[in-house]
Amino acid sequence: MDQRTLPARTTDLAEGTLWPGVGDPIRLLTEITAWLRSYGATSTRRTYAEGLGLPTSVTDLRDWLSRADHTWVHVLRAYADTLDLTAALHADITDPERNRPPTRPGRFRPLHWLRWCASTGLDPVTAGSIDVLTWQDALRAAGAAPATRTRMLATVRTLYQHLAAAGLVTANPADLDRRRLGLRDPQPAKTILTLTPAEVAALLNAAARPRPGASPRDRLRARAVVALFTLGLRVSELCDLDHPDLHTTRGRRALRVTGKGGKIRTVYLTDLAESALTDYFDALPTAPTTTVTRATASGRAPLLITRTGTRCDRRDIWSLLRRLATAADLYELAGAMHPHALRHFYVTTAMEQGAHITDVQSDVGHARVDTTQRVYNHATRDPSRTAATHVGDTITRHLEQTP
DNA sequence: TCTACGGGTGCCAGCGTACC
DNA sequence: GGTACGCTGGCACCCGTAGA
Repeated sequence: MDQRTLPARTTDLAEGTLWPGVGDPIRLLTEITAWLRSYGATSTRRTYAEGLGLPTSVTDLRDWLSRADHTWVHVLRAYADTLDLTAALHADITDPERNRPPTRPGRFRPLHWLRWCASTGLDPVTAGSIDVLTWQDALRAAGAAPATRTRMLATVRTLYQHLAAAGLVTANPADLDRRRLGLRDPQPAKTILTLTPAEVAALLNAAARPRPGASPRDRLRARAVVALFTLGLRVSELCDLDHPDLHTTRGRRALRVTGKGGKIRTVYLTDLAESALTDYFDALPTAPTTTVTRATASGRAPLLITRTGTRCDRRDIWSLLRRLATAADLYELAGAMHPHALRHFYVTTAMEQGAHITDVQSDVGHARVDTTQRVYNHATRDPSRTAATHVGDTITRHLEQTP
């Protein structure tokens, strides 16, 4: 369908600025949908759609659908299906309580590629390299970090590869030398927050102490969470643990942990973690494996559950750690506390205590040993634990022995 | 190097629960 | 019973990491 035959409102989608000037918007959206479908994970499709300025929320999508004529609707529904938004849209319509606008629009949202094209009157199909350069300048001027601009450029470049293969464009305007865009500067090394053994002990003690609003079972769960984090787990690994993951192997209690990329590793329990888990299980009203939860309805029995019996969420864990840091009087840490700090604690403590780096790498599930080394190098380590102290002491002893 | 995914963070509204 | 705290579930974003 030619754009001229569309009702005016169909060219006025998504905040009224998305498609003006686009020669064949239906063809473009169809190809974008096909491109997104080439990715297996919905989260990836959503990330790319968001980066282009397309709707990824129910609110945005409903706005599109409300404006579209029947020709657009089937294209939009195909797009919504691609992002798994259709079911959420129906739930949203039947539940007005969920009909809320986004709480905070993105800082760079008006500068996402398609929105920027619309605001400048540019047809994305005819855009050239100079337009992409201008867009990148606009992003830089708006304060977008190099990593953000790199991500957005990569999204646009990959999209145009597909559009070129589909015959919609003749060349890829985003196939640019990133050095000329200032995108190859190395990231400054960030200091990694790492806890000391004393601070971890303070967290464990704070978890066990009575807190306002926290039941004894809450306290035992909090202690189990901190104890499990001392094994070097990622927060998502901890939340995803199921009861069958807790097992005995080679005479020791261990966890079967599913890490990034679905990689499974065995993590042996320390006495601390085992006792914390045992105390927590003892406090549950029913045997853990028979606890009725939403997750067990799908055949899984989460290791850690909330008061209502559902699986602990990573945001709960993050909030819990900050509360514990405050309760432990670690006020300076509380603002920066996050689950990875305990993972970094594991890496630095293990290596400072003489563990071999490859063993530590295996324990925490790093794919490459240089990742483990990087964590160790960038950690804010406890000065009292540095080997430099031992070297200095040795030299001092020799100096004292020398007349 | 790029892709795919995860982590970290902020905000909101409402309900549940332990404690005083 | 009132209150403070904890939990749930949703929205959004930027940025980092690890596998290929």
